Amino acid sequence: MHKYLEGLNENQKAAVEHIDGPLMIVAGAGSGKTKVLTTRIAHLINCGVDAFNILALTFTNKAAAEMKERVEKVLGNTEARNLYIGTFHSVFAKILRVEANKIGYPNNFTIYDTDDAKNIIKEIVKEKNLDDKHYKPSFIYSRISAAKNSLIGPDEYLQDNFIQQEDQTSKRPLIGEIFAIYARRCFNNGAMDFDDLLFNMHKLLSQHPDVLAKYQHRFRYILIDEYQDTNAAQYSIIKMLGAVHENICVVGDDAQSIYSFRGATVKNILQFEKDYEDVNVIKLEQNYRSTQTILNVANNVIANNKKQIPKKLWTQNVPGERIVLVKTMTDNDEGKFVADAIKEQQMRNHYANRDFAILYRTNAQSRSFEESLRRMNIPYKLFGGVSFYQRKEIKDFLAYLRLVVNNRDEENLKRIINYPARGIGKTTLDRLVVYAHENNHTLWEVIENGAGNSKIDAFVMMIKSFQAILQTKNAYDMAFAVGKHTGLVQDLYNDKSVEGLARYENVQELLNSIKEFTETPDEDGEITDKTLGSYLQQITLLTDADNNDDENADAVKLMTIHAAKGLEFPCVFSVGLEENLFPSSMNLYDRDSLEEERRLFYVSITRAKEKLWITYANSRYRFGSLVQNEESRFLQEIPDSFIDKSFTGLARPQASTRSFGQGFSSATNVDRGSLEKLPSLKKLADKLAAGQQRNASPTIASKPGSAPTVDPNFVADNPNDMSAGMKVMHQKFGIGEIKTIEGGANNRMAAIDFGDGQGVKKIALNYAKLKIMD
DNA sequence: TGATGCTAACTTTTT
DNA sequence: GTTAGCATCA
Repeated sequence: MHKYLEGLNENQKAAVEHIDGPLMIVAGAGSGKTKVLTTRIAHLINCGVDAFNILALTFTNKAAAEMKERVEKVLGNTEARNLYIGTFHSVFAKILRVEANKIGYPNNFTIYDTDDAKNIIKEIVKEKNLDDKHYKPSFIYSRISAAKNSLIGPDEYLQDNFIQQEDQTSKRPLIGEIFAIYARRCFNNGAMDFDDLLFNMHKLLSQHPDVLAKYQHRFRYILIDEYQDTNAAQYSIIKMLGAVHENICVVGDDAQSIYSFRGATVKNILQFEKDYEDVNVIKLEQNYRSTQTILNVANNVIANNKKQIPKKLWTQNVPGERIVLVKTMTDNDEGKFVADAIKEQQMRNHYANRDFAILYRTNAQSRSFEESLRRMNIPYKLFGGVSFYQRKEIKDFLAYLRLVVNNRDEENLKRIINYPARGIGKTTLDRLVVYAHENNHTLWEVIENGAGNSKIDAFVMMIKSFQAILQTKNAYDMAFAVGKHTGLVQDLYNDKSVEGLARYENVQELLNSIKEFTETPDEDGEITDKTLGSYLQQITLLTDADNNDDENADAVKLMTIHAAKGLEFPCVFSVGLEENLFPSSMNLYDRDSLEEERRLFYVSITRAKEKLWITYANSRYRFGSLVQNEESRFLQEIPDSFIDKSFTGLARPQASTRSFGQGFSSATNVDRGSLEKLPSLKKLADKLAAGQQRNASPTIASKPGSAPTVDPNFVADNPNDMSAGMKVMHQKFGIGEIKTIEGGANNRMAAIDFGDGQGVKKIALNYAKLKIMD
């Protein structure tokens, strides 16, 4: 017997040893799904299947990387490098890059992210003189996206009576027309959005039997992770690819289906058995992750959903502690409570920072937790939120790179033709765009053929000079040249404001990441391609979740529940359990959406291994004003016997009657209670916290796709202790000497000489984080 | 033409 | 509380 089979239970082993024919693995939360999947791949290879013939599709690049790594570990050799593992989008993008010409696209097609797509839609809405308050770009985008994910193109959209009826009802009858224009414009730009990667992959395979046959032959064994999250387009593509060999193995858990808003349909997993003859179904029901109590809570909650594959999750783990349910007055109190509880657990049970995760429904909720953690000097890492790649300076830079690779791309051309400012006005540009569209040319063709404008000619010359070296230079050399010769880097460098500095650093960071890309050996085995085109293709498909740089850094993790899927943590705070927030107010009105919210809650509960806290606030800021919310209906689905009520004295049923302030501050943190009694001190603390946040914000996500981990060793000193002549350290500027201090008590400005080209900077003492060096 | 400052609109969730 | 878009001013 192979050694890797030893640690498996009966069902896991059965799943691993199944080789040919369709297989569905229903894997409950924490049941060792990834282990089974990776061991199965290793087993296939050991049984003589060529790694080149195995395709594994995941939803995040991170999951793909982890899988590859783990297979490699089991095998003990590098054969895993030859596997074709990736996300749906990245694998299809790679294939489309090879086959693009067959469906009329250039090989170097641009990939538009959601922002790009919405901007184009916005333009179209404007051009058609429609009201963009009514024809909201985000709404239209979601309609188009949903259509494409159901394999409905513009023509079908316009001809579909039901869809047209829907648009009539919502008083937006022109969406179909906008869809058609949008699709044509993307095509003319040589660009695909995320949905096009699926839609066009499907198109490619259905229109070109030879191509289909080629990949059917190539991918003799197909494995799909998170099958419950696949949409109709993905389903169709998988079905086509697997039609010959039918060696399809899907893994999923209907209870964890949380992406229906993206077109995913649980139907795919519920119907898998009907799609193929002789489907082998294996259920993994033993949970190895959580305590019995946590699992009981999860089971009780999910039992309220009607549509389910029957299964019974059980565990041999210890019963564990009851879960803690806490109500606080405000969202800020919720933040404080969590930070206090983390500190307390660290003192009492010696947990590390990395053992904690705070999971919320929406990204906007992160703020109060960031503040409280920062105030208590607990290092944290924020996942998600505004992505690094969405920042203006990054998009500008990438726009140049994209244009160089694909000059048909009108959107990116328009973005940077006058940035940095080179005197090409809006009027001129608009005229050229109209001319181009009317004469069926790309914008580039028009400006390339002499617009009779010396500024434009100079711009064209510059872009052409980049294109001339495109084939001989790698991505980093190209990016460096672009940054230098466009004046982009210099432009940002000249801006000495705090924001300007952050932008400059972000661009440097981008350059670093491109350098890293060119220097990292490609594990793909397929394409060893360090060109700019190759870089751009993967960069758009990268997400924040994929950044594993400092994933193991000792920091508390903050993320949405969606982002937490597939992860586990010793201690979990599931926060914001309030009606209208969780479940979200947008999903209260039909059973399916509500059940999805419940599955989301289920996912958050089942992330916890040892301890679980569930919190909610009586009132919180939303849209800048205070709103009151009832406790989430999901809380009533947790039997009292699993809840620790002694903890704050605030748990049900007294929740609404007892005042919050006393309960929690005495139960969790005495120091803070006394701090609050001194108004002046508290004010100072608040001010400091606010100032630190303002100071920290420009550096958020200074690394690709990530927010900063607060340096735990850097403790700012009280600014009142500082005076002229002192040496101080600034986290970014380094060590400097205070020359003068001006201004009154709350507004003291220090002139600090940091030397070495950075010179004297004026810094507001109340906001800056400075450490006294003497 | 470009920069600055104010208002309004906004928040699900992600490849 | 934040950000994008618009209006106003230099």
